[in-house]
Amino acid sequence: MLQVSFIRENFDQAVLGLRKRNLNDAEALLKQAIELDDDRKSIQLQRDQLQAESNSISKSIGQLMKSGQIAEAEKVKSRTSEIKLQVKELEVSYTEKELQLTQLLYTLPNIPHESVPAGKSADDNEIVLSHGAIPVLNVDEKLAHWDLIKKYDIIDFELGVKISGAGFPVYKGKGARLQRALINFFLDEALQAGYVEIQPPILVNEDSGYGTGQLPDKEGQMYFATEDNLYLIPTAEVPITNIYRNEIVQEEQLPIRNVGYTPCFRREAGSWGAHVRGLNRLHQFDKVEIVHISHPDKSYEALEEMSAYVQGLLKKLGLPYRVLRLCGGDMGFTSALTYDMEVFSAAQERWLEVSSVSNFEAFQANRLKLRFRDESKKMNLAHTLNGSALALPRIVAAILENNQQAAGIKMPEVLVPYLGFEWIQ
RNA sequence: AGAGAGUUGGGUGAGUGGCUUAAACCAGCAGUUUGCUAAACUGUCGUACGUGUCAAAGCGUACCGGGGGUUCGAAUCCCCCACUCUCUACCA
Repeated sequence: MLQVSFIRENFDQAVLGLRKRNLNDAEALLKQAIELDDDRKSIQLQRDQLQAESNSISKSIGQLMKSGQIAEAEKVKSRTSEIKLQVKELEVSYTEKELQLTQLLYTLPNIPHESVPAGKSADDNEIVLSHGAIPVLNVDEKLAHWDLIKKYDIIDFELGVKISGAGFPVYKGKGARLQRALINFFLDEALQAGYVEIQPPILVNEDSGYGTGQLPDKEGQMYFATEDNLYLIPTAEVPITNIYRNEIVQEEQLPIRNVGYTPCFRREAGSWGAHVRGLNRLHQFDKVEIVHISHPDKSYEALEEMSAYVQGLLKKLGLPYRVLRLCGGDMGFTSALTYDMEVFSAAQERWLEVSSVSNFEAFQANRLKLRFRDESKKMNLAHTLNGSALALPRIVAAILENNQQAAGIKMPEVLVPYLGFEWIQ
């Protein structure tokens, strides 16, 4: 959520930023926010003054009662009941303005960083760099991963349908072991890089949904346990970032760097189509997530560090990848700058998004009320960042497709100690 | 799930309608003293919003788990909800 003070002080920048997100009436919306805030302030001023008067009258009534001047006390009571009515009215309009303002602010996305390219869709994303050669497959007939998993009987979608439904695969044998190996590999790498491991709950309450921006409006994308009012997490970002909701952290604690593995649950309502076969899109999948809580001056350094870290993982797995800087039209609602990492999957002959690393600046922290006190004892919002490191299914798809040979599928070297085998045959 | 007891500042914890401007202690911060450390002493020490200002100080309002109510006045009385602890039941 944007801060009104930020909008006031950086009005032109905010307008330009939101236009980059193709929000054409940005100027009018931002002006409206300032107006609502002005109204709120002037109502608060009236209300506070009346309440101050009422407080002092109450105090004097207490004293009159004590000294036995009951009749005097009764007299002044009438004034307080007058004030009470007025305060009640002002209270109602204050709450109304505040609500309108909050609802307006909830609809405004984050201001993109200046380096974010203009654009409408994924076609306008900027390719920052590419790494690794497109693999040439040494097989008679290259198979997509959905055929490979059948051939080697390592992932069973039909079985998942029987137990749960479409999009809930069952991993079997070496397929299951590959999942476990990847999770452990990713966690160990993060620990070596200095992250603190977190194992969070995978059901979260409503407040947490608001804290990271899944709520309001995106409730349709989360599974919801109605009996207990809990949401199944779509990503570990939600519980891990919400650890710091309503917290004042010490400046010297920054940066906070957490990593966590969780299953992720996404309803993906209505988003099934030709490009989402096999592992490309699932209702349940596994992901290791990294989260940074950063000093505002250091958050872009942190973003670069996270991007480099994720690229390191892809290099170790031997997967060709490219890094995209998302354009204004393709970037997530809460993000100021997002890098997507895509790996090339050689049988589908497509780039698959396997990680998304974002700096949210103070946008989430404002909702979370995540603050720190600086040297001059002033309260500031921290910056939050997160990134996948990594999401498993498409990594598995790429490993299977890119490493297929006549003899079977050769596992990446770095995974062998975790797997206990070299080939899926 | 049933019964009972609770939830007060960073921590412990007092406070049953106006003497609370939330006591006291601990921790923290600043200072004094001191060969150093420690101790002692003095002061300071919540958050949000508003107001004020170059910035601040100051001032106002709200906040004692959350929401609502009674009252001129609520941490205190009433209602609803959440959570914690104890016992019982159940369970890995």
